[in-house]
Amino acid sequence: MTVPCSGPPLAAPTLDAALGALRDEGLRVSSARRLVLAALFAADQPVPAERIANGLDGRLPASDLASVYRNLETLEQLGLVRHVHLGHGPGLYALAGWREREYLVCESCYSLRAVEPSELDSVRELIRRELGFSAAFTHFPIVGLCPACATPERS
Amino acid sequence: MTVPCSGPPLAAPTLDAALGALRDEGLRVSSARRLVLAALFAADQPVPAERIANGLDGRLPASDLASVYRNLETLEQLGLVRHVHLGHGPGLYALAGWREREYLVCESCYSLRAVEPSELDSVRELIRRELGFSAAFTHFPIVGLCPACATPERS
DNA sequence: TTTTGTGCAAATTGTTTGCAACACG
DNA sequence: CGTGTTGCAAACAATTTGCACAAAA
Repeated sequence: MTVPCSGPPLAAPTLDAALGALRDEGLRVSSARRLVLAALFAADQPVPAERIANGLDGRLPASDLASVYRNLETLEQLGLVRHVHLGHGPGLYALAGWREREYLVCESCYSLRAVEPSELDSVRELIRRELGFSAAFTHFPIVGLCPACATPERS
Repeated sequence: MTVPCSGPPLAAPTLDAALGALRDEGLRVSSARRLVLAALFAADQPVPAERIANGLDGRLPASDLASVYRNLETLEQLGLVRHVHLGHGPGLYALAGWREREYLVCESCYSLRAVEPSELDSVRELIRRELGFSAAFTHFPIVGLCPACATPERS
């Protein structure tokens, strides 16, 4: 299943900036760590840990899956990385920019659409007003039907 | 982790009605099938397959987990059952009423709140107008912070 | 009696953990 | 050098599948 990702480009710091952030935190810059970050910078959409471990399907050196998971968690705690859960399947990891993105997933064609949080501000606001609930679509996306799948195709 | 479930009561048919639906579909009414349904009727909130298999922690006869999963799928295709995915952890199964319910999950205290779909109509409408997306919160809930967790407690 | 469904075991998938060897700082 | 990290293996949790046997219709 391919997961095309449209929406605004990622506003993320450079690889060196990320490595610097690691050092600043007293954490070590290991090759495994560098590889995870390199993969995330090279990826143009959220990727499963598995794909990071195999070096983005061979484009980069491979590394150990367990270490990838450990490093993703570390990087996430540092605020450099973020993950979302699409329908089923593995969690997808991406760089965390200064401006977080939120997601819409089509449960029919599995397309993923990333939007600026501001585009959902009015939705969040409405949910808060009507239900008193502070919604966030960063970790779990809004699920539904994309325009294409919602519109019954004419035969 | 306890998952309290507030909101409107389930508007579901009786156990016999469900069994009748099975027969109408040419499916067999086996004891395992009856047990799954009995558990779902006895449950006052969405439950994991595991808990159905162990007879709601002993309140009902136990049954085989694999069969429970198979039956849940069958019943779901029949439209008698529905499942939601909370944060992590197993999927939660519930009877499908005539009127579907939608969910809000607090990612801080894990409380689950079920609301009538109509309560989210305006939200769905807004999302459709602003993003052209037909959202559904039946399978994956709205995640965020409940009023209690969103409000910083005063010390 | 003919399918359909069951129960048990084993395979799968996604993720975590234990631990000895290793390498960054 | 010493502690944070790795890599590998094994443990885990949730769910699925294969298959011989049981039991609805």
